[in-house]
Amino acid sequence: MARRVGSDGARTEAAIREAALRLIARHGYEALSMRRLGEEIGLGAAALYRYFPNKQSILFGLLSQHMQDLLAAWADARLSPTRSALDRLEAFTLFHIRHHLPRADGVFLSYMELRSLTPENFAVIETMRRRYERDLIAVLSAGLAEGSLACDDPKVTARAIIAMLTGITTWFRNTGPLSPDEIEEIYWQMVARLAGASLKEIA
Amino acid sequence: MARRVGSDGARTEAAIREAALRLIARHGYEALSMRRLGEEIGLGAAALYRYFPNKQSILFGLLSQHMQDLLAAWADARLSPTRSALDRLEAFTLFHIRHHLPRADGVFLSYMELRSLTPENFAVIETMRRRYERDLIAVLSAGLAEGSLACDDPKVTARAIIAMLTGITTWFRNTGPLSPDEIEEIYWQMVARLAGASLKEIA
Amino acid sequence: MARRVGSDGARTEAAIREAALRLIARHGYEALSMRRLGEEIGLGAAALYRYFPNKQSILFGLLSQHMQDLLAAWADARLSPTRSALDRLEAFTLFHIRHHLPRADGVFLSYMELRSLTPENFAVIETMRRRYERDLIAVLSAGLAEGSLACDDPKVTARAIIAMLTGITTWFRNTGPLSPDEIEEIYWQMVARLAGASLKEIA
Amino acid sequence: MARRVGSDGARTEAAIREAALRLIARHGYEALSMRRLGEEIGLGAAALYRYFPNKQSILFGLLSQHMQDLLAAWADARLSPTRSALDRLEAFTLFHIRHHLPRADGVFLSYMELRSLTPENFAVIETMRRRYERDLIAVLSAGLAEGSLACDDPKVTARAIIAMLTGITTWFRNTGPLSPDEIEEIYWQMVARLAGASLKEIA
DNA sequence: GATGAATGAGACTTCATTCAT
DNA sequence: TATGAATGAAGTCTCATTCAT
Repeated sequence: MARRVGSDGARTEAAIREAALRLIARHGYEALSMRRLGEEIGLGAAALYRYFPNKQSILFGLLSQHMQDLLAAWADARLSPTRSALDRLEAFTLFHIRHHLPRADGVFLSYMELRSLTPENFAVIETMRRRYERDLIAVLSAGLAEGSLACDDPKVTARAIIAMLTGITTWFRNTGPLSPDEIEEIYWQMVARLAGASLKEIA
Repeated sequence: MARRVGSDGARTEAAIREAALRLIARHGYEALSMRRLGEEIGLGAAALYRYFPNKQSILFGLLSQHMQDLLAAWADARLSPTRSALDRLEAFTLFHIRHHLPRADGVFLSYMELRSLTPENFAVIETMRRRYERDLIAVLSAGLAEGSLACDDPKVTARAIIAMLTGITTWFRNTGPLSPDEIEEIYWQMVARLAGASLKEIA
Repeated sequence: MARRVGSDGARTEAAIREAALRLIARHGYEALSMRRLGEEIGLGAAALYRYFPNKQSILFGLLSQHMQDLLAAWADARLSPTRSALDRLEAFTLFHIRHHLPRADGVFLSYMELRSLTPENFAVIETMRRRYERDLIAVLSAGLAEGSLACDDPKVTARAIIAMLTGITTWFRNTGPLSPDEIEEIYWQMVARLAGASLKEIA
Repeated sequence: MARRVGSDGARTEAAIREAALRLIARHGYEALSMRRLGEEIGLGAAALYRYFPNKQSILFGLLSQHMQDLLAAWADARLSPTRSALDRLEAFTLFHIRHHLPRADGVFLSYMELRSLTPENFAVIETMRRRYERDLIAVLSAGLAEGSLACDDPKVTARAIIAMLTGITTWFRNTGPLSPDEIEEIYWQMVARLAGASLKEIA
């Protein structure tokens, strides 16, 4: 009926987030009940409301965290615009795979549960997603200008690349036949060709 | 109370399917209530049970129909194995785009609502999906054998291509700047390069 | 799980209203649960929602019904403005008592549960209540003009009279020592004196 | 975590009472949550339990305090039974108005929230209320015996007077057109007439 | 003296589904 | 063929209350 010995707010909140991410990825936002979520971490459903004002805010918290992490990590990893477009495209490709592979649940949420957001929350997340996409478009445009890439429409190409790379998380398993390194290599080759990189330059 | 003049079972069932496809694509399977679905076509919720034994069967009906249509259309459109791998890859690419573009709702369901299926129903749909994928893998393998294509792993490449092509439906709008024909052209170029088609051959 | 033999919507709705009136009068709106209300008439709580979209609408339905009945009955019972103010005051007094005595629960709700209404619903009911009060004020004013009454402020006097008369329902019991007729007689004497009716005229 | 400098038990308890009186009058006992009450005075809900064992006891404390204040003040204000009934009736009337006008919230609670009391607590309050009423009945009876008053049934008349006087608090506002003094004057005239005071005697 | 964490009960409400009509 | 009445389970969320700190 009251606080349990040794219980701690910060730890509990982290546990909620972690369990919610896992369960929503597995069964979907609508299919997740607060009761079930509480159970998962040994709590009554009511206790969740000390940490999140409602169910929607859990989802939004997860998605906005995911996008913030992505943007922050990418800000660290991206190459300076003074570098060649090909190098920058490679950096993007490898970063995207490496960042997303261990975050399959978050990626899944980011694609599948956008529609479960309220319109306001959706707008916030969508803006973040666009910012990331814009960076890739810029790289492709630079490559076209330089003549080092030969693709058609940078916007369309960017979407094709992101769809292709993000799709990896739907089938990748740590126990599968391909290691992350191998996947990075294979996909970088595909991206490079797809974007029309001059063959000699890649080698 | 009684049958309304001119009401017709087959037409009603089609109306249910059509409304369900639209509503589930918009709001998700869990978020769709039978009451709402009935309303949409001017029926009480109870009437739906004349056509489908339960809600799950509506979803399964939609998804299995979608896959059957896909497989049947592809059976018609695919080229004989005696044709060149490049021709067959082009046929696949153009077919995939042309078939999916006007079926955005169905595509969406096929990706988003798999998890809402019961395990048995899921297995059925998954098998169909695999069959389609296998055909693309075969084409890529043939191209490698012929030497007309130069990609790494046909299985991985096939998934990358399908993810890339299917992603189109998430942003394509009839009112957008690109026509279906232009999209087909752009994507075929990308697929060809990605799969390592010898450049002179494409032209 | 489904309709019971011989069940009937109109009868059920009436039963809900009647039970709600009784229970809210007894225990208050907030203290009444939908489960309890359903139980009272042998229904699950969910069934109530076929008849009322939510709990608030039950209360509002009760209160607005009560006021409508009051206004309609009073429209029937009031005397023409051509009659003497004293006669009209007597008519009001007797009407008010006679109308309210068998409606103790409704009267109680009308006073106690106004605050449980949403602001919009409150405004609707308040307007009705004012209309009724205005009629009494008009009678008192006419009496002052005629010289047949001698009270101070018609508005204040009207409120005093209504408070006094309405208070009857808080203690009146059918099994008590006073009959409705006796109560009417006693209160009419008090009202007449309070309003300063010339003594000879009452006799 | 620890006592804040200058916090003081007695002052805190008074603050709780004061806030509870205001909030319950505004929104009702059932609608008041302990969390909200704590917030109102800058305390966590749990802290309230240092001062009151439970929510019911807060309400009971308020109501019994209200009645005790009333009875004590009336004991001070009432005239000796040796004085004339008319004087004593006037004293009661003026006292009742003067005492209740600045205590609108308490009056409101006393009428509206009786039903929120447990049966035992209700009995306690009801007894106090009766004691007060009995005094007025005695005055009216004395007036009848003296011949200075001419009303019918002292018990009924007493209730009518109390209902009428108490009703003032439902509409009185300090900012309204009538001052407390004017209200006392108007109501005393009405009470005197209602009770059948010989006209020359009032003047 | 007061808080922060948690609970269990129970609130309103919606849902898929059933069955008499 | 379809509806209208009803159900039981479950959903999100709030509440008074408790107890370690």
